[in-house]
Amino acid sequence: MTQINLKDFRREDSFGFLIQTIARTLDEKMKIEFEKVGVDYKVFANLMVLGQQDGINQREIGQRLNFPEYFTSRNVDMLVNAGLAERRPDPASRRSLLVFLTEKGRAKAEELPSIVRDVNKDVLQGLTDAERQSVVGLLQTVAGVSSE
Amino acid sequence: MTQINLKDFRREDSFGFLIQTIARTLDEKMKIEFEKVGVDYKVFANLMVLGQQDGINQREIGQRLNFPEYFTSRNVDMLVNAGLAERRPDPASRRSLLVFLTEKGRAKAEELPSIVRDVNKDVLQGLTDAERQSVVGLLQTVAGVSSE
DNA sequence: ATGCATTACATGCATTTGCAATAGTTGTAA
DNA sequence: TTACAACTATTGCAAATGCATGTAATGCAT
Repeated sequence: MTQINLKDFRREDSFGFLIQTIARTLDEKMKIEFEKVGVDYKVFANLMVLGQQDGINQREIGQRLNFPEYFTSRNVDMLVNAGLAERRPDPASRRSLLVFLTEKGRAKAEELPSIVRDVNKDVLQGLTDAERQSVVGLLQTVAGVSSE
Repeated sequence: MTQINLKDFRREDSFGFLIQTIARTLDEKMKIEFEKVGVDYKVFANLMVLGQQDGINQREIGQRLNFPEYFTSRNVDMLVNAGLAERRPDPASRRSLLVFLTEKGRAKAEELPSIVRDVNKDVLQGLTDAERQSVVGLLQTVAGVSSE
């Protein structure tokens, strides 16, 4: 409970400030790149999850991305409206819906990883390869996804 | 331009995914802590900047935080409405306004660094001290604020 | 001094967001 | 079987967001 004097506090040394700043930079770059290929930035994460495995329900999608459910619900709406995905009844339960990619959706999904990789590389260009690996590893620990 | 197969892409290895995930975690924790002391989460950053130096104009505040101007404009509104800050004419230019903290605002601002420090520490609890320094240093480079 | 670009800030408005509430379904325990 | 809790998804609505525009002031070149 030691007090910190405001004058001694440097934003640039604060983990939170750095994360938020970088998050916004990433947002902007991603948005630009995804618009180039006609994919709405808001749904790209959903599209990628479905690209890796579809036929899962919306709650499952949300859990993998740490997104709230109403968000997933609306994102799937967007995917469906864009002709990229479709909802089908779950044979195992009438209360859940399974989401599948359309062919068009699958084709789009295949384009995404390279874009993500390139944006990450761009943002991380100031680091050496070893440093990149290092920072990713440390952030995995912070996010609690490290040695799963 | 090597293609990446979707199946080989792991979200948890993506710098961007990690940043966004951690950013949301930080957001939630910050929000909770700031509400405890009656400070709106949205304006805390502005309050801290002013705590370090007030009598600056709104554009200057925005630049230090990488916030757009309309955002700062509204944030200062909030600070003013909450009795934490006040706008005064800039003697050097009638089109700019200098923002000053009130006494109440200064008192609030003094409370913030400890909270930020504690939340950061909480989020980084899985890392050793050396690792914390390391990740902060690497992120500083990424954010372009390193050796200024 | 005049005209024009730029600066500083504010805001109208459509879109997006998030919370809370709803509807319908399923599991389960009495 | 009935009642009740938990699950899955959706949506109404108020608040927040961001873009584009507006207003006023200033600098600067002609």
